[in-house]
Amino acid sequence: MDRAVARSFALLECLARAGEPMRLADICRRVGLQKSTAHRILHSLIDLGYAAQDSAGRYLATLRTWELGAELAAKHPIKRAAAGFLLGLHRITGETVSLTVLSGTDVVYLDKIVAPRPVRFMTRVGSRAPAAFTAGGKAILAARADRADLIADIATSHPLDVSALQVELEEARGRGYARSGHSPGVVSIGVAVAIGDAPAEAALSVSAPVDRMTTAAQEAAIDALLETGARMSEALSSR
Amino acid sequence: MDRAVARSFALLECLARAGEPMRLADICRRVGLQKSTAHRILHSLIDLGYAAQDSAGRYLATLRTWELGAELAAKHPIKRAAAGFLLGLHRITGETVSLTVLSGTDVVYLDKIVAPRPVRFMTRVGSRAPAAFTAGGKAILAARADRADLIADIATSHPLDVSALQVELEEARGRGYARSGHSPGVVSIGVAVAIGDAPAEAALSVSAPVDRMTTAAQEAAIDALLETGARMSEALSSR
DNA sequence: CGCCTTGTTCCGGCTGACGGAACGTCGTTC
DNA sequence: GAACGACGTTCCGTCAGCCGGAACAAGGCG
Repeated sequence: MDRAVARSFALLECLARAGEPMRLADICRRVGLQKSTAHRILHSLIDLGYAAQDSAGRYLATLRTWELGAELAAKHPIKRAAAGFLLGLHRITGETVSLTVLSGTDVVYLDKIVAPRPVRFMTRVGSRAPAAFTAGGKAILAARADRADLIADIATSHPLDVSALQVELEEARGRGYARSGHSPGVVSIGVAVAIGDAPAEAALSVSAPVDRMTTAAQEAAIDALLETGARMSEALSSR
Repeated sequence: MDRAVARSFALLECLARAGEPMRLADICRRVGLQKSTAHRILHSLIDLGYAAQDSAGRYLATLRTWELGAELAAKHPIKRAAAGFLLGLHRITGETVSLTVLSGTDVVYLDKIVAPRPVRFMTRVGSRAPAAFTAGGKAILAARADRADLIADIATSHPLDVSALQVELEEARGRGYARSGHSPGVVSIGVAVAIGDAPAEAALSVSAPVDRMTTAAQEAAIDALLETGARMSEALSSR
């Protein structure tokens, strides 16, 4: 593997994760590079528009990575296909709705429409969460009985009761949707979306504070999810 | 500038912009690299998690760039500070609200809350637009009388009437907000947000279909924008 | 079957990346 | 204010590793 390439991305990730301007010496300590090497690569990143220096000479990541990533995500076929369904789901339920895709044993939040109410969820578009801990992730896992290896992988990296998870997935498979109450005070319900007969890779979910989620509201959300999920799967398959 | 670094980002940008799996030969033609060179760097990107190959061996960008960019944006001080104000603005107006920051002569959409109505705007979070063509951008420009060079730069890259723009900016400066009607059927109103006595770099804006934007609705939106912008500027300055 | 294109691997040549060292500057301490 | 230390930047000799032409394997098409 090209060393300079690996180092340049290590530097970019270092800056992006820091979230604040960093000094060269600190960067060197963090990524384990010589001053001159880090300096040279950082200035390459600056020339390319991915990094910048503030007035004090400290280095920081520009929004270029964000722009590129947003363009990439916007072209993601699942995100494109889901946009209309996600909006419809939000209009029906009035709550926060999310689109997640499977990535290894995690789900990545690809899109989200937040409820216009003063409740803040911790999940962020572009973030990762273990699939077994989210409604959308469980919906996908339930639809992927073929991937027993996923469950095994999850068990090795997260402390959870595998048999309980499998019971839960079995229930979800029967009902057509999965629930999650891993975040205190928040209830989430998710359904998997399949593309044709290909294995499900994405999920739609609705999340709301538990005190707004009455039984009636939950049933309405489930109905909306099941119908929207089915319509979206159908739309995706017919292409 | 490190050649391998520049090439790796050229390849990543190529894949991200393509939006679909690309064949090696096409990639080589696009970025002007030898097969073996592109092959080696692409596999470096795969090892780093930024690219992947589909079952046909074609190359595509993974969501890694999106994740990194989203993390970067989430840590952006202006975005963090604006989140609550943006939500409040959305709750008051019920329309689509955006947060933009100045980047050269463009604005970049940093955050957005869409109205739960069947209207689709073309702007996308993470996208760029000429500052002179957006309400938020004009609000920022109006607040930046110090940067006459910006107007000059804009004039060279976009066909517009500079004197008309300056009149418009002058009006906006007097009113405290800027308008835009560059997208047919959509009216946008924006206010600049300043951090202390530092020059304004960000703007809040409200956008809605023209037929929903009655005079009364516009005045309500303007009031909400002016107050929210002032409160946010104050909150940012007191730190 | 033969031709063309493509993806991948290999390897010799040499360029450009590497990092130690030196220099200038800033902030801190005594 | 002087000495010190830490930092950012520049320089340059060395050589690792990048480069790319060429060869090989695998399809795809006529």
